[in-house]
Amino acid sequence: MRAESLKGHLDGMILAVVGAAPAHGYAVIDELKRRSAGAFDLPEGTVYPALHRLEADGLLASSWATAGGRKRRVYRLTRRGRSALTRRRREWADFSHAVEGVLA
Amino acid sequence: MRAESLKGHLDGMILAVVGAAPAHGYAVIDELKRRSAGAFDLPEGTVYPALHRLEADGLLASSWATAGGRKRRVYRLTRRGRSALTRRRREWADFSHAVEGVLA
DNA sequence: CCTCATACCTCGTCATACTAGGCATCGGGT
DNA sequence: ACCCGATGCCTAGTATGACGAGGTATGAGG
Repeated sequence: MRAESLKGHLDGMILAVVGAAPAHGYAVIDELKRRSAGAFDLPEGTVYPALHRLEADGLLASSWATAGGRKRRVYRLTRRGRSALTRRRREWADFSHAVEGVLA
Repeated sequence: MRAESLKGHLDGMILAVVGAAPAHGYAVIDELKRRSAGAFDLPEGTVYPALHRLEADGLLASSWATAGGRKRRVYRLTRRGRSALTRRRREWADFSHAVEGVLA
């Protein structure tokens, strides 16, 4: 998978994953990989900064939890994140439709 | 249209446009706009560097032509460009399928 | 003439994915 | 007892690519 292809689309996908169920960073990475059938096997250096960015933008909120002696930062969607997700899905639909119109 | 969304996808679209018929820069911009129903109305500062990049990579070749007293650089696909286009279309199909799997 | 559309170009900026490192805990294998 | 892999978090720096802003030149129309 070309690295640049992802640009601008990762945030929406993270919102979709966290929107389905609150999750911590590692779980987000796993879920992105699972939902994409292995296509998106992203390094932590990609996902963690994106999570921080989304939280800074007020689209995600986080809290610490402990599971099996390990600390996890669990993210959930904020109300603004929910509407951002809706907008992102629509933008993806428009974008992919436009690309297909050109590539066809 | 979010600027970053385009990243990594523009090259394939330019190859598709030029692959349909040789074209000069302005015509590529017009055709991208037309095929995308106005979604991709790209500035010259985006398209010209992309054309140069593709030519430097050997995927496009150019020659000067004159039409109505104006000089145009007309691009055509090279053989390598043709196979790159095929590859890019497949990559787009894989990518969009993966994104839809995540967003759904 | 003067402006607009056509037609080309380049330089600097910005956003963002990734590389490469760092830290800590836990379980399993030797 | 010890090491290592997986889990789990983090950050600083790099590379890439789309874009904004600026430049040049020609031809047509008012």
